[in-house]
Amino acid sequence: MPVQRNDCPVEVVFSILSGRWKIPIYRYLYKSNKPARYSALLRHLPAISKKILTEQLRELERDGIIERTSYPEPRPRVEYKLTAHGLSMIEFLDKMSEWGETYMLSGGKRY
Amino acid sequence: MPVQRNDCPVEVVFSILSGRWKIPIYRYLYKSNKPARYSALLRHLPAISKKILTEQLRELERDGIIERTSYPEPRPRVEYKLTAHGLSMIEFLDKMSEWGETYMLSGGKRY
DNA sequence: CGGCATCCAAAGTGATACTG
DNA sequence: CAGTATCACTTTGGATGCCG
Repeated sequence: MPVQRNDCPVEVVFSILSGRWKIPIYRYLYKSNKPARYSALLRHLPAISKKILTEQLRELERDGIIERTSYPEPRPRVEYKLTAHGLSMIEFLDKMSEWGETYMLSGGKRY
Repeated sequence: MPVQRNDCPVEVVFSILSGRWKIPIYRYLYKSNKPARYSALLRHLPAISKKILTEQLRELERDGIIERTSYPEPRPRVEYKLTAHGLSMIEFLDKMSEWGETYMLSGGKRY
């Protein structure tokens, strides 16, 4: 039983970001620094399928990390962007990134 | 194909800590602040099986987060503790924890 | 005590094709 | 364009039992 798996804030964060493409999606939205279209994400993440992209976007949206806006124009268009909440994750993500770089440089883990 | 999944330091960190019991194990070792026996971990994580505990410990060991010491005494004994490297993760884990708490308080995610 | 071997269930990911 | 639907595959986690 999961018991109180979600009493731990760290595990909650992990559960929000766990998913093969969550970090790549976050990175893209963060770095482009403006709303990105579904098709742009699809193009930017060459190995992802539409099904998975949609799934991961839906989850990030459900968890309040990104926001989805649909423009039902002649040419349908949907844009995604980080919410303020999502943006605020950058604080610990930066720390993680630093640690990860050091780890990798120090010969941390080889694949 | 994972392509360059591990070019991203953040993803490397996630891969190190992903696993149902990695965080609980880390927490226990961190808070007890001294080597912990296999049986103590088993007792402290009621829902884990021995197979899984061993697996996750082996992975954390392989990734340099914990250290395993075996005392082949009359009564066999094995102890695990965080390495300096493992301990240094606390920096970003603390940040994550803060973020997670705020997230939960603000009604973040309900299960 | 501290495991490992088997076997199995569930979750996650993906390829492909179809749709409003 | 931005999705769904289906089916298949891979990875992960777990139950149980045996062993030095």
